[in-house]
Amino acid sequence: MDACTSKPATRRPILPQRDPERTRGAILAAATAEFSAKGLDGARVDEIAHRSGVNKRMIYHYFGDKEGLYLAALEASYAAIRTAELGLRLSDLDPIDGMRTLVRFTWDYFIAHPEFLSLLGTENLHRAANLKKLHRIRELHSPLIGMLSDLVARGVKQKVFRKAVDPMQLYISIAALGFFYLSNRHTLSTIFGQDLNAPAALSERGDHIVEVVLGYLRA
Amino acid sequence: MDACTSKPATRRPILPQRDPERTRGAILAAATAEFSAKGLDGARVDEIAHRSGVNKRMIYHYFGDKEGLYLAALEASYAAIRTAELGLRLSDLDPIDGMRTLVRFTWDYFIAHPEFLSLLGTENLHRAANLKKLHRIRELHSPLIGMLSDLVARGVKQKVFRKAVDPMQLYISIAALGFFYLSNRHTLSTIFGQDLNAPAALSERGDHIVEVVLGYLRA
Amino acid sequence: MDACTSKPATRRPILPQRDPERTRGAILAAATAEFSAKGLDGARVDEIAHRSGVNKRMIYHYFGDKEGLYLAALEASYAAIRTAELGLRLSDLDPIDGMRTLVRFTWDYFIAHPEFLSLLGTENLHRAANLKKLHRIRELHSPLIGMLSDLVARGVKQKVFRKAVDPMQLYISIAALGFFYLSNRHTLSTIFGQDLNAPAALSERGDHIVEVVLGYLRA
Amino acid sequence: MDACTSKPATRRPILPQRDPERTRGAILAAATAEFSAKGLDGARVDEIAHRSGVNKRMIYHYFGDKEGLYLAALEASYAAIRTAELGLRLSDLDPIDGMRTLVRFTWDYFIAHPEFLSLLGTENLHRAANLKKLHRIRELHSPLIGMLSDLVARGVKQKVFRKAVDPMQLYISIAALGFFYLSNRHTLSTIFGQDLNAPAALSERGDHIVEVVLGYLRA
DNA sequence: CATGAATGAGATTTCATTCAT
DNA sequence: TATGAATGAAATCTCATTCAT
Repeated sequence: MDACTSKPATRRPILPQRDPERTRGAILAAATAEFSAKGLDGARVDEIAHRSGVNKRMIYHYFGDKEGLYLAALEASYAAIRTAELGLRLSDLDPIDGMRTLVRFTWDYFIAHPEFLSLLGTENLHRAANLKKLHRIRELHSPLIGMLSDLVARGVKQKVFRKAVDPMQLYISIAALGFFYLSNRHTLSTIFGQDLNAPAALSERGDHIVEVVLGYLRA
Repeated sequence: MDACTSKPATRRPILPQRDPERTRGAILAAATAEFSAKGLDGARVDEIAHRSGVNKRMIYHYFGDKEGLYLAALEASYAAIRTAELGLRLSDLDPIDGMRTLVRFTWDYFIAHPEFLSLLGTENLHRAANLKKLHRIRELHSPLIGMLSDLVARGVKQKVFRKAVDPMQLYISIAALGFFYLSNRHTLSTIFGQDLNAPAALSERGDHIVEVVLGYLRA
Repeated sequence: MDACTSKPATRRPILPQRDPERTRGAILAAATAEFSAKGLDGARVDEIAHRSGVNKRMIYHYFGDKEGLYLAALEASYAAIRTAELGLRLSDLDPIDGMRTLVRFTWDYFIAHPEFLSLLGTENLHRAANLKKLHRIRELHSPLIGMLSDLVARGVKQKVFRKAVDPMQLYISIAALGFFYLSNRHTLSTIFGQDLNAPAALSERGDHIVEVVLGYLRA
Repeated sequence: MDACTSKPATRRPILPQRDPERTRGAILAAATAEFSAKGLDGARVDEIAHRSGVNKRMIYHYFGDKEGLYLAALEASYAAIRTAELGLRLSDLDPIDGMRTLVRFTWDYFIAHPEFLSLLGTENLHRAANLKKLHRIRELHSPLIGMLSDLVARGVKQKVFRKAVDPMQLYISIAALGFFYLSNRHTLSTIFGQDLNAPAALSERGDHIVEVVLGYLRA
């Protein structure tokens, strides 16, 4: 009786929580944190729901299943770094400064985005099984390769860089010098008895990486 | 009587069914493979029991629990590389040859022991939580650091190496250049559309790493 | 529309399948029976799930683990007897009748609630380890102590009770005379070759207990 | 070869450990402690083997299985108290002193043998299922019943005790007043916020029990 | 779109008991 | 008699996913 006569009065608030974009984003952020912290198998769907403040059912609504959610987080992380990389403007710089900028950028990005390193580690543990499912896989190709090619070519022409440098190998090496240090900082710190994560240690490592790359490249 | 007439050489059964050493070893080998393939959370105790051909109960008898087994596998992997490293004899070589040998050794070891890379990745995902529990943690410190110090010092003295090279940073870089390539070969191969795991690709990468290190170090 | 035309009285299903209160209660009832029958270690979570007709998973959802469930059952049993005790009205009765009523109440409650005796036995086997974890432990204190104090004081004043009676000792003795007989009825019956659980035997024991208490107390 | 030529030299020590009586006794003692501390279901065969310093296989050799071992421990505990009870000499004492002696004896025995209380508790949890299997069950009948009958009869004759006292009920009550206090001392201490196990508390309880029994019995 | 109770399959771990030596 | 490694059954607990509302 009362339920029928007083419709508006008993309504819930004007549904502020119905915001699909916001819900999806909250889930993705929580999932990125959880997968990054615990890996694909260690991550808990319940925990992601809890962290995001979203009902568990919504996860399945938006992402299908746990794997789909993981894949979305992985893709978003790749998209983010590619987008950031596209912001690099190296053509105005001389080869050495350009290279230094590129190396620094990569290092700084890795420091700022530990979740990207972790998700990559997880994905490689699974032999890139999930990554291969991505449709727009070509878009994952880094624009840095092209930038590196250009820088190297200019450097060789100006005789400041050595010849016969493979841009892909160089790209991998630049990533490697930062990635390994950061992704393995916990075991390395334990073994060396030093905190490799301290600001001073990170700064020192950044300088070292630049020196290695430029030292190797010098003509 | 019979104990004396039978030949001593044939006394012991060829496959003793009660051989703790053998059982423990079989479990550890299977565990290393399983943890390496699937990580700590993804690994299945049942699968390890099945692979090793021993009763699941024995795993708990010898290693306490899943984590204890993982830790034993991790420790054994560390012990193996440290033992291999100790076999390196670089003092007879000139600094450049010595450095080349050390870099090659590291690269070859990583290729031959993908399980070590994977276990390290898993351990870092867990922020070295398990590694810190190891008692003899100091023994995990690589003898390569000392060898590198010596090589660098000799190279500087002979004016073939640059000055002010931090052996620890160099050690990390040498490891990084190989480790990252190998541990990330699946995602990298997917993105580049090339098989970075092919023998030719591995060979090429090995040469590149040597060049980067020696190129950086040259005076 | 349809919501308004259908009769409100019949809206709610007679047996709602999603009823947390009901589920929790069913688990607790089954757990009390199982723990009471077999002790903490002998009880089986599977059996509790089966008896209560709920999914095993729900037990962990509502009570955390087996121990948490046991603790909840123990606490509920204590709460039940304390609630029942609070219903006793002895102030209108003369000391002797009041004492008789109190003793009878205790005996009758023990007969009606064998699960309480059994849970206490189990808890004592574990040296009250679980009971100590309860937050509201003070609420477990029996109101009977106060009632006994009052009865004894009145009885002494009226010179029908002996002096120097410690209410706590008396409370323990009243409980003991019933508790021991009932909790040990199986071994006692076996040894005496009599069924101490027969109605006549229980009745006789009740009379005996009253006589012991009043006989002891008489001035 | 050497194994055949040098027999005595390679023999094990002159087998001091081959002492069936000793082995059996060690197992029984450890079992009594373990079953008493953890109940039938909570007790661990491994732990008993460890505590007794005897190989696990021996337990099965001597006692058949876990239940057989438990039963042997239970029987031994009963035998011990019956033997102790037989040492009581009350016929020289007047009824009141005899009763006091008997009550004290029971109380003191319970204090000295907590394992007996615990085993009885466990056995009652299992509804005396194991006790019923004992062959010489009649021998478990306490000689105290006869002694009580005699004391009560003498007391009635001397007009110091009340009439119509059932010796079995009295026996149960005497046991109850001590047993319940001791077996439930952990929960009672927790609830009352007092240490009922302290020497002073035990002494006080002993006095109380004597007073209750003699107070009840007085003519 | 949203909730959170409910589920079933499967994970880790435990334990009394037996077997090979 | 004695040893302790080995076993299989069963226990507790977990988790991604679905269902009723």
